[in-house]
Amino acid sequence: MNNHTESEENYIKALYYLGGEATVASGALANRVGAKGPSATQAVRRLASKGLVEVIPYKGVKLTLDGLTLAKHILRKHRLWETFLVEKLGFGWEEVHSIAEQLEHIQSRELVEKLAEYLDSPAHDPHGDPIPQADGKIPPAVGKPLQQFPQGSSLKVVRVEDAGTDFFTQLDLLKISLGKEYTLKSVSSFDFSIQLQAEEGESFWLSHSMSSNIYAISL
Amino acid sequence: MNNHTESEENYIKALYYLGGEATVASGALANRVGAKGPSATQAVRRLASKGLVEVIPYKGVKLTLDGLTLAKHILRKHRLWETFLVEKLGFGWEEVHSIAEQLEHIQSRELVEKLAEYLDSPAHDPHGDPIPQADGKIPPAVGKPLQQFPQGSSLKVVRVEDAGTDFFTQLDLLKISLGKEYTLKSVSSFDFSIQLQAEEGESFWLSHSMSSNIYAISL
DNA sequence: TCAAAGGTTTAGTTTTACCTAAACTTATTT
DNA sequence: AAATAAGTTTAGGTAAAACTAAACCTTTGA
Repeated sequence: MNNHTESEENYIKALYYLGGEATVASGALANRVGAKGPSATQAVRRLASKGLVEVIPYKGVKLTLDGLTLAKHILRKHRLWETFLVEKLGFGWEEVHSIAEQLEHIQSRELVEKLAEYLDSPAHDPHGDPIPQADGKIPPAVGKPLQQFPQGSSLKVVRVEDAGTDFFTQLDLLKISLGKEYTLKSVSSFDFSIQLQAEEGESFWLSHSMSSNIYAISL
Repeated sequence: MNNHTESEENYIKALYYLGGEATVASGALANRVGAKGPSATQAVRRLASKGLVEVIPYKGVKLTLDGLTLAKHILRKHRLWETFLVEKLGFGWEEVHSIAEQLEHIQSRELVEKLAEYLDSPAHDPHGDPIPQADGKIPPAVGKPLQQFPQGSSLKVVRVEDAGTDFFTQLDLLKISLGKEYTLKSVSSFDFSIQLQAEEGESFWLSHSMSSNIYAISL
């Protein structure tokens, strides 16, 4: 029950990403893993025979409890490795995803726990996403999207959505990173863009699509 | 030319281990990777079609220059990861091999170089084996087997052969580790066992099969 | 409600990577 | 030099994991 291929793990991860414990359509699953429909149907059958998912033909797929546990464990590894890559090796946050996608498949319980310890058992990864713990519990996802803050509020950026390389590049350009504090100066009622002001006086505008991927807490 | 499967990399690694640049019999190769003869024949054909090896049927297989470069790169990754696992995560040297066998297949040039830098560009891994450098050069293998030292000589352990779990367990039991210094008190002319004396006076005997896997330099 | 559209599954093919059994080379021994 | 032993390759089979084309459900729209 403990030996899975990379492909299997990728399907499990995708299932978790798309629906958590809910039912997912095979087309969406195929799409997520970058395969065509029939490949997903077939893969899902293999997973079902290992007791990781339940399938209702023409209806959808759902993770079993075992599948859910596995999904969270893979996510744990992914986010721990991301943390390692950024904190210890000095990678930028846009570069780590594809490497962590490989590292998350390394099989060694002991390695995962030693790595977690080495990183001081973090609850959140470099993007601010919660890292599932060894017991399966998931720390709360912190922050609300910037739009939900009223004008004039003081806030701290605590999380960014993984919205692709271009998004991260833009964040770097604007020198936005986790922990930075801003005052929300104004919100355009025309295009919902947002004006932020940093401590040191510089202020700048963020498009709606940028700001909706940035999460903060109020100070 | 830069995209290889894990299986392919395992065959390349085995070929390098068994013969370096020399010709290797397909049976020995199969044996090393834990497969049967026909699997090796087939695998070797795939490698040949990618220009990584040259085959003479019924005679043997040999790495090409590309194959050799790849082999050294994989070995570099393996030994860097071993170093990481021992130095940073606190693994014992007997535990790291199987985990490094997985990690060595992670594909990211940048990761390898950042890891090397993080470890201070080591020339040797935790067993004292040389780590191939980014340019393909291999640092000298240090030390001679204990038997080659005359009675009465002072020596420092600098390298141990990877001779399996039981060997490492025995080393731990005897508290032998890299960097430790001893005086070679006597050599039995009956069974070639060796008597070592540590600084703090304790002395003990090593069987021939133990001592032939332990390498040292004289002080 | 019934038919077209859209999504899903089946059928059949490909590649990697392993296997066993049989055929074939090479080496050894008498 | 011929026979046998040892090692290698071919032949044919299986499983994972992907694909395309065709058949099959479901849903939706006229």
